[in-house]
Amino acid sequence: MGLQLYNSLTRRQEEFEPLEEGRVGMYVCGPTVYGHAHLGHAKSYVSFDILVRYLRYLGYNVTYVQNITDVGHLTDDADEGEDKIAKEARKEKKHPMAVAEYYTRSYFEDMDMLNCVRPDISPRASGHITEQIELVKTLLEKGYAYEVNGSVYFDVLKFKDYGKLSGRNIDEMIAGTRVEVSPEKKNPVDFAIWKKAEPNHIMQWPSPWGMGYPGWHLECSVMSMKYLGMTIDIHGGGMENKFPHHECEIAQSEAANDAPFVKYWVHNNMVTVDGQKMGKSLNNFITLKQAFSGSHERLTRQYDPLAIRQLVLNSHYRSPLDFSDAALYAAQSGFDKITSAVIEVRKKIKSAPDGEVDKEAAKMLDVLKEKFEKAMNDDLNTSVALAVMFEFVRDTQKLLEDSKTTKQTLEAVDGLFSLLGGDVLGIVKDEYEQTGSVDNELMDKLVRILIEQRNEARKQKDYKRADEIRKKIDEAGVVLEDKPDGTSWRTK
RNA sequence: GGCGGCGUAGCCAAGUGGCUAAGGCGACGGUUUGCAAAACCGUUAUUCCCCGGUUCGAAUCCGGGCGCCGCCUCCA
Repeated sequence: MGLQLYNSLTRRQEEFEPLEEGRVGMYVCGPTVYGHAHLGHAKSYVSFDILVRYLRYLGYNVTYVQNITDVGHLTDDADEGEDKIAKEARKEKKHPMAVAEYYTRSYFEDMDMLNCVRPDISPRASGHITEQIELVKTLLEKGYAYEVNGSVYFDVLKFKDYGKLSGRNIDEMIAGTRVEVSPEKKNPVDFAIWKKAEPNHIMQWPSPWGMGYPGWHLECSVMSMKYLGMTIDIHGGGMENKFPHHECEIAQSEAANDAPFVKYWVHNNMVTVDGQKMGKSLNNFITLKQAFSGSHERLTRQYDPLAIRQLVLNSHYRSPLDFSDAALYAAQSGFDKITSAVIEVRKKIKSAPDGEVDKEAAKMLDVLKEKFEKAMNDDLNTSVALAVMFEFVRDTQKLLEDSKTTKQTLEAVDGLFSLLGGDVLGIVKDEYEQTGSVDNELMDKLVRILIEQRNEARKQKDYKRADEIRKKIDEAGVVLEDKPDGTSWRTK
């Protein structure tokens, strides 16, 4: 049994079968770059990162496209609001493209910290204006759109499948309309695909309908089509975007192409902070940079970016995740537990005796791998996959305690940690400071001098002095651990 | 008001018809230690929000209630 994925379109878990054998085209709605990335982004993009990593683990050749929205995303009512980036630019007194560039870099920095693999293609909406204009033209030609006073709207009533993703009914939506409706629209549910720009609007481009800018939903249709084709395997995004964003994408794309837009829709759930929706007004809005540094009043300490990643993996991507200091703390402890086991294995490889890979250990690794894959195949059940990792850690500790464990066995253990914990889950690193990078040799030498002094004191039963040395080293951020085979150290 | 999701131990969280209800954190007890730390072992839900029903059997299915959350308007 291969990977089973929950498809929001069919509301069922389905066997994943790509359109073309061995190849997967995946598009994920990227950020609108008008502010620093926050905990919500972490959950979303770590979740899709896991999907990409696991598909690659299974041997698929994945093309991962994630856009950067740098124009067209309006601040409020579907079509009357201001462009988010333009608004931020005015506030910061910068050019909108400077704002977009700044936060794009910030976004990539944060995602790198979370160990998310970079998308293969990160297209910018503003770099695809011509393609967007072409799509608007096509929709006008095919009668799915109409122009009014320099703006172009999609005529929702013409697209009979509208509502199939979000389970909405057009008539009910029209009846339930409560926001002020633009008088330009034929119908309240119609949405803008091209907006006329006022003369003072900085972000605007010439089009057959005059100066203007694209509607938000358009970019994803255009860029996914351009880089992945008319029909793609997977489209990912946050649940809150099912409607209207993804519904509109489907309408535009399928109306223009007469082909299905997406085979599998994958939606991840939302984040709350201390049980409440995260919002700037609630004082619980935490950016990733704040979480990494611990500089937020809701946080008692700083957290390792990978501990945040681990917290995301601790629950299912389709379940809501509540970030709290307690939850982060627990994730950090669990992350440390896995990390230190991996470090111990890598350290011990250097001194372990040569020999064959132990048969029982090899079998244990096979069983763990099988359990892990079974969990991941079940709609990416990372919670269970993590439980397998903890089982793996426990088994590993037993091997570490046994002095007969061979170098080759430990290498096999390390190999599986790197594969499952590293390649797939992204919580095990390739390198750790403690395992002997060049920079660290000096540090190691210095700490060893202190350890010698302390052990000298211990030998003479001068425990007061020994504890004093240990305390001072601890204050400097280094923890000493006395073990049967000597004293080792690690950074806090 | 409409649509959707959720309610499992002190906390986080799997499990969705049947062996002893995963795992993590925390707490407590033990082994180890000069003391610690780390590691290991053990304990920590007779019960899955409540009330009914279906069934030989339900945390899991159905009905009702209560509570929380999301979307419906920008959001990952």
